[in-house]
Amino acid sequence: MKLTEKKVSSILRRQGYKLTPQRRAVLNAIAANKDHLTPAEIFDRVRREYPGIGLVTIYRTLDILTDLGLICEVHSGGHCRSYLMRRPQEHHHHLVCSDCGTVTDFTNCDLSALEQRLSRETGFHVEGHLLEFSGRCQSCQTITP
Amino acid sequence: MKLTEKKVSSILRRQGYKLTPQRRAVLNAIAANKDHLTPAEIFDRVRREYPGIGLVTIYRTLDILTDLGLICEVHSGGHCRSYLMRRPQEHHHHLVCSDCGTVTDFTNCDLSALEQRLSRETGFHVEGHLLEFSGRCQSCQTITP
DNA sequence: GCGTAATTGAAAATAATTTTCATTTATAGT
DNA sequence: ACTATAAATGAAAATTATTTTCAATTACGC
Ligand SMILES: [Mn+2]
Ligand SMILES: [Mn+2]
Ligand SMILES: [Zn+2]
Ligand SMILES: [Zn+2]
Repeated sequence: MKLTEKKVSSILRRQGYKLTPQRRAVLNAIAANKDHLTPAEIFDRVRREYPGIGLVTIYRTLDILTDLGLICEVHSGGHCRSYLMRRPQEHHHHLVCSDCGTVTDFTNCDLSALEQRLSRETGFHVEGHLLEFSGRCQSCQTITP
Repeated sequence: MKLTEKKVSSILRRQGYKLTPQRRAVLNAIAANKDHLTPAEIFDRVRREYPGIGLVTIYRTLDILTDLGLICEVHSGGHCRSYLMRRPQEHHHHLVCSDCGTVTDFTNCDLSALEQRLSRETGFHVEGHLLEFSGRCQSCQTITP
């Protein structure tokens, strides 16, 4: 079940948020990219079709979308606050291209065996995990192998 | 092979860096903690025994220690710039306690089967990964189960 | 259309990080 | 021990990132 900009809009409304043109523009900017964008990058892009938008609105919108779990965060490559549209609704992780920034999702991380081993060995009660792969996407490999 | 503050000092020297009291103090502060510390937290701690140190020296020292791979970075829990002494020299990952911040290391992440599956399925050429587990450490479980 | 609570953006405030530069210092060579 | 010197330091300013405040505007249920 892909999460389009349209669906996100209706979710926003359902959650009691107003659907403003600013929010729609932020969603558009994020949805239009297959790579992750920082708040500043989102600001620059949204600005083009919506000059006059405030950076503060970008931050506020990102907070809401994050709270609702509608966008994903990427950490790889030193970027610690960069976002993209959440595509699979299930639990999933990301492959981040270090050349072009493209993010590919995957499900079935299947870390439970590892988690069990760690619980046994360390006494830790594992509750969650952060997993990202970095490398080069297929098309970037084609360009310069 | 544990990496003590003393060993790190000699590594620094070997790499051509001077061993200043400021750097030793930063190393001490990081080595004395089993949990991860932000630059500001390190600043506060170092200050106690070394008042007059500049925050800028903390940042510079952290950059050097990171470049040399002598400290580890922790991402879990929204913290994106917090550090701790690198303990295992081999490739390893972290279990981060969400209660007390204690970091437990583990080796043998054994993600190669998963990486192969992803290469096959997505065409991605995986080069590295970011993996962290979050949860509660043994002693925090004892306190409030 | 109206009323109203939510949203917006300018501006200021705060926090985080980097740059600049004159002064100090660690240390290699004597 | 004494120097020479390149590296390191810290104050201050500059830059960048983020949050707060608040008066004006706006989406949307009625
Ligand atoms: Mn995602
Ligand atoms: Mn580590
Ligand atoms: Zn790519
Ligand atoms: Zn704990």
